[in-house]
Amino acid sequence: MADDAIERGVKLLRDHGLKVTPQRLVILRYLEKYRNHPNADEIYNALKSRNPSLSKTTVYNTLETMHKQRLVDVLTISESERRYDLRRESHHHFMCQECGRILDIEIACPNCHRIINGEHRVDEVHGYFKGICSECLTKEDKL
Amino acid sequence: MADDAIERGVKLLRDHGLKVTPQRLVILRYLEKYRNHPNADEIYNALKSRNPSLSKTTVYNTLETMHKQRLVDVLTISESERRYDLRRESHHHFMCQECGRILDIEIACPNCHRIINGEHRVDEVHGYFKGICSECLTKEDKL
DNA sequence: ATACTTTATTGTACTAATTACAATGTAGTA
DNA sequence: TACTACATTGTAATTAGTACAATAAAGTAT
Repeated sequence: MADDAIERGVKLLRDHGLKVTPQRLVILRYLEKYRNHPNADEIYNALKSRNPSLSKTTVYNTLETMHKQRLVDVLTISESERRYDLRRESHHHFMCQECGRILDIEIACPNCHRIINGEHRVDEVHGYFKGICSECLTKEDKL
Repeated sequence: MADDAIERGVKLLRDHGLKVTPQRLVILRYLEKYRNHPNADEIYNALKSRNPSLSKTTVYNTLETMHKQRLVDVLTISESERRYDLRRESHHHFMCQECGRILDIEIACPNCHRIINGEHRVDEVHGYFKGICSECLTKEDKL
């Protein structure tokens, strides 16, 4: 892992009031490097060979802690599992029902502030599109 | 169950190419009557006393079938379970993290067509807001 | 109305994601 | 260096949802 990635991770954790641990750094690093909206199992499987003592419970705990500190977003776009995303400026997501990939969708909703500043306290905004991605469409002629 | 509700259910099922069964009618009727975005278990528990032979598997099967025929929407707004909604004109949802209720949010996104008519084939659009609803806010002073 | 074919319903057993919990270890601090 | 709070770990439990095979019922043709 590059030194500057570690530095960034340490700062990110400290800035969010979290203790710095190797497990947290390596999970953060995974999210930052791949940005593939993984589920907990994918993260665990990707990391366990280089981090043999890593427990799946730690992956769940860590992601939950980071979510509480608004460091990661929890995506519920998939019906069967949670996907995680390093938090960044608001954006939406598209999930391909064929290949399962989740793609970032850069779209702004000019009406959302009406809800966000409305009668309810809004903590999270999620926009999900589902369908078949362009790659799968050309591959399988599903148009 | 009122006769006209049965009529409506029969028509709705036939129009979507589905066989008419008492189970389907009663599930449809529940969704229409309460519009409370229930999960499968809530539907099952609400119906089983008057429909003792009803199986939870049937509830799951029926909702899945109706979803395929675009008669109901599957909401993944909750992290732990699917919620169901009789399909109607596009709208979004707000889930209160305190009381668990899911409220309808009438909001139009003028930019969505860009995505819907974009490179991917879009079959579903979901907009989810999460936070604390106004009722819970006044009750518990969480502002 | 009756028989027939296809599809729906049911109950049970199973799977997979997530959580509870208790023991052990470690980060940050005094 | 020692202390305290919090993090990590492994195991066991929970829970939503699914697979499957037997039975039943809907819709249609006779």
